Amino acid sequence: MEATTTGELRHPAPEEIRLTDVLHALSDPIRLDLVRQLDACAGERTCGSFDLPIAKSTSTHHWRVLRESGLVVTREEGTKRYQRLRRAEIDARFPGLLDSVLAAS
Amino acid sequence: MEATTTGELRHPAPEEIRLTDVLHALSDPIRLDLVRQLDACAGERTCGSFDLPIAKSTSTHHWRVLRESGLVVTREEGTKRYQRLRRAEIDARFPGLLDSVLAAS
DNA sequence: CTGGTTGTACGATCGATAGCGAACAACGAG
DNA sequence: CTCGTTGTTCGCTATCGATCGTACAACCAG
Repeated sequence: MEATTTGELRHPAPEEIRLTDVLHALSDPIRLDLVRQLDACAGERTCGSFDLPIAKSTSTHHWRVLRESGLVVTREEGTKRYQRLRRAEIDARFPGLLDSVLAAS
Repeated sequence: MEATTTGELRHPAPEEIRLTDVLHALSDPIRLDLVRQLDACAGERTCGSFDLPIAKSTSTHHWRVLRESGLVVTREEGTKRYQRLRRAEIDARFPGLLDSVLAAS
């Protein structure tokens, strides 16, 4: 229940996703850009496939914020981490929110 | 152009309203609550008509963030300040955003 | 004028957060 | 086994942001 069994990543359950956390995660320009790109590719991408004007360790930080807010799910495979937008869960919990945010240029 | 002629309040023009600023303003529980209440009353309300678990000076801070993000417009009358939600401008600039945020319980 | 109401301004505190580099861990390919 | 790749973790720094209390300014009502 509490033990993160060796490398498990914390993801909030759909009901645990909080609106303020989601809004906060989206309020950073870098993270908003990451979410946009993730949405555009409509699938999974590794952290490294985004080229960002920030250091790797900073990128790790942003992916953690996105993951813990509930916006993104991370799957580990080998040394890589694949990120996927939790479209269905977010849309179910906050209908229209992602659509309007992503539609805004 | 730059001079705040004795007590003028800064409000961004509709085109100047930035998505990240709006999302950041809405990501605080207190401000989100203020926006909800403002929307519910569908008109103007003075700062003092909200009872909040925070000090007056903190309230001033939150209204400034809301105003400078473009979410709210402040009209001065006597010693009071009337706050109004900029529904039309926000809806025009970010269609569906406020609807989805306010619809989320 | 006096007092009450409304809200701002200022200064301070304190936790959160974005950013970096360096070191490390895990893995795949040679 | 040895690299190179991928990404984390660990300090550390600097800034931002929410909060408060006190003092002040503007106005309205008596």
